[in-house]
Amino acid sequence: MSSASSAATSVRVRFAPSPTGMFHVGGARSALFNWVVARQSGGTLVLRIEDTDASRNRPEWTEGIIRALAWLGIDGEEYEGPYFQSANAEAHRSAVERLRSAGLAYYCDCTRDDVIARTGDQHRGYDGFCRDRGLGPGEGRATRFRTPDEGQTKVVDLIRGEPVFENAVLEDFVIARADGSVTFLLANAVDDMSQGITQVIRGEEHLSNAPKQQLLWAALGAEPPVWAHVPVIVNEKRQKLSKRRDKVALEDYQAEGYLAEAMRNYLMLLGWAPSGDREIVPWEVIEREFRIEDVNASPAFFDVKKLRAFNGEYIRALPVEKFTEACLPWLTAAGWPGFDPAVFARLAPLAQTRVAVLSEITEMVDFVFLDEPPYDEASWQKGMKGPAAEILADAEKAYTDAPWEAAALKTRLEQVGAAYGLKLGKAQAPVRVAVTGRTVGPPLFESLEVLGRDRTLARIAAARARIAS
RNA sequence: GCCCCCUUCGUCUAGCGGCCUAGGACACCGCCCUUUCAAGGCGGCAGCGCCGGUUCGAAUCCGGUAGGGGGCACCA
Repeated sequence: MSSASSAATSVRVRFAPSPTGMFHVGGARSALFNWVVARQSGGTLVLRIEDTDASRNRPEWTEGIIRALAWLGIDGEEYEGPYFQSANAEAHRSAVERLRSAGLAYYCDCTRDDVIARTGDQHRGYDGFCRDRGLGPGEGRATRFRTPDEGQTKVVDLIRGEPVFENAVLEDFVIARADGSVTFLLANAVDDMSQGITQVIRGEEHLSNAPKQQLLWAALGAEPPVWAHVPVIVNEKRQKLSKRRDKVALEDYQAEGYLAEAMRNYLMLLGWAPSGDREIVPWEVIEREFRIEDVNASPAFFDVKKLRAFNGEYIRALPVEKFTEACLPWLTAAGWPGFDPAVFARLAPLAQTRVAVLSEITEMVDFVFLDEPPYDEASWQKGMKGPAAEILADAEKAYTDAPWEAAALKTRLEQVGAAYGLKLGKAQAPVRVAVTGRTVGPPLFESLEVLGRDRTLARIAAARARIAS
């Protein structure tokens, strides 16, 4: 990484997830956006784990975040940190103290129910009841920030222009809870300040937090950052992706056999596109051409079908040795006693254009490594139609002395089919089902070549017996 | 209810006043190739939310309107 500009003007961005669940695709996209901006500007990406909600945090979620980032290419070399927000508690408390002594924050003992009882509206926000009561510290007393009654707060946002918020509609929000711990709004802003963040690139769901936090920056005597609120990613119903109803965990996609390169390429295209009529581009192109201000301001649908198509392209573009190697985790996980990497290597080129996600490799080649073909009833019914029994009988005979290589096996079966007026496409079906258990799969004769004469003949014989019974 | 944001094919987008008869990709549908299925090749379907204005000229600028979304916690 190069550092072109001086420390004073250098870009500092951050990715600040909270470890409260599986790392999801929306977070991945935010991380990617920040990373690209840091790299192309010669700036720095800061990783900050916002672990202030002790009740919801789990160490494994933090590990998951770091692992997922590394998978995407953002390893420890790529960022400063990780910093843990919980380690900055002292700075947070002192910021609250400063605001209180400056008269910009005050103690409040209202409960949520108190406020609703007074306003009669559970959506109205805090009514300022304790503003001038002059309460001191005490049991059950939170601290609220005193927002200005007049004026406006303008948020400079690279994606949305300059949204303006009337200060009067900004409620006096809580910055420290009754137990002394601070809230997100304050901790997040204080950390951004102390870590010298110059650009805050985060999800659109934070847009309404921006004016509040900007007020905090100003109250604490700092120049606010430039913001960039990237649109949310939505599901088919156009709602923000949610951990509950949508499949969003990056780990799940990884486990299914999506390649990191495909995933990050796809994620970057949600709201942005490289120049020219291109979509699948090397990461270098993205890093060179991406501009945060070009990101679309409207929500984007997470289209797994398209992701899948991208993944297929990336898989096919892999050198066959890489592809072979990449399949290994799924193959060994299948637990076949007869699995042999050398045998798989012969099948891999035949399978490469036939899988869109790596996990599909197992059903592509399982018949070679299992003792019995994995028959399924639907395939059997479909394949064993017409003169299937006769074809199998003739094929068994023809293959007994055929040279064991694909071209010869093909010729022999063509001859068998011709006797029944069948083209190879039809004639191969019973043999395919007998040997592989399925109606679809890698090219048949090449597969037979790998399987070997003895096993092929045994399977054909077994299928004939099964038809007869 | 209040605040803010958004609006080009079904979806992701290109477009930044004339190059637009609106381009690409995914999906879908044909055809070709073919040893099943893929892959690949060729072709097709399909869109500027609506109404006004500015302009010689608007998908592009302005104003409305409608629809959609995000937020409004002592969560982050």
